[in-house]
Amino acid sequence: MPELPEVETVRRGIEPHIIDMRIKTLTLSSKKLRLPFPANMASKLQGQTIKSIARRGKYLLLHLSTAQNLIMHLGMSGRIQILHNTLINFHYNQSLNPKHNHVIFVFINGKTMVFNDPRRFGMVDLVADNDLWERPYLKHLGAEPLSNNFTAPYLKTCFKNKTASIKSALLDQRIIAGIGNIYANEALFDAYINPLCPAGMLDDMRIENLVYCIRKTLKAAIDAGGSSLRDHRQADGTLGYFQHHFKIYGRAEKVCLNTDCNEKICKIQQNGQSSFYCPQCQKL
DNA sequence: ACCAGCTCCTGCTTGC
DNA sequence: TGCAAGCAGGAGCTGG
Repeated sequence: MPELPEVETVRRGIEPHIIDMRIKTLTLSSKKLRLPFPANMASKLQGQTIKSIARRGKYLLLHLSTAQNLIMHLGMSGRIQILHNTLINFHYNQSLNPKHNHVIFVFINGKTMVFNDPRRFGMVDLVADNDLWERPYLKHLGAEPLSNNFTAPYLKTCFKNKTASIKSALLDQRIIAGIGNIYANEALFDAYINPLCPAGMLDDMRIENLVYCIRKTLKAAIDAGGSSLRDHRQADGTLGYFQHHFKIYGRAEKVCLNTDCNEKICKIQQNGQSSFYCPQCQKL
């Protein structure tokens, strides 16, 4: 599922193809994503040039020539692909089912960018510059985990008196922007913290180490090109490969990978999501 | 205010 | 073989 590293991988993958590109036509599907498409989006985007592409949490922000921003969220199963020759690639590319194409950008140079999302948990929005950070889904986002704002004192303040589990706290986008279920599991394993541990119970040393482990986990995933687990592919259509490096996610009943630990990995449900942990290594 | 649980959605896997 | 149930989860919403 696209989390911060996958979204960053997509951002880097599509950036060289779309910067300074003018949109010739934009086609929208009739199906609604998590939010309906903004009114007249196709006509508003036609003729605009993409000036830059940024990321905030799991959101992609495309800055347009007319002080507007196209915002995209990949949800659970969203993909973005650049197709150099529309007809040929559509025909031979088995990975994208065209019936789940929701936004098709055709640029003046003939290149095509497709937003495809079978489960339709994704989202597309169009916002003027002066309204951008007032959008509720952006306004309340917490620290970027790879920025200088993400520090142990910051996390300590967020976790103060929190009775909710550390696992659900890591998934709270108002605290940290961009972590999803997979990397929450991986970071907690790396930090030797049990996902059931109440966030407010962590002492300074463990929080310090957790900050380090979150950064390390996310950076490693970005370096590996993002995971391609189930639905994710890089922008050029090639598979990422970080899924081979999961130390804990999806390893229920398998032996813990830590040296000298022979314990079996446990799988539990927390807030409707699967958590994996080693009961020996990860302390409450 | 805070927290857990439900909901949306489709495709893959599992079980009978 | 075929069908149905189960599972996957990001984020917004609801109810305790």
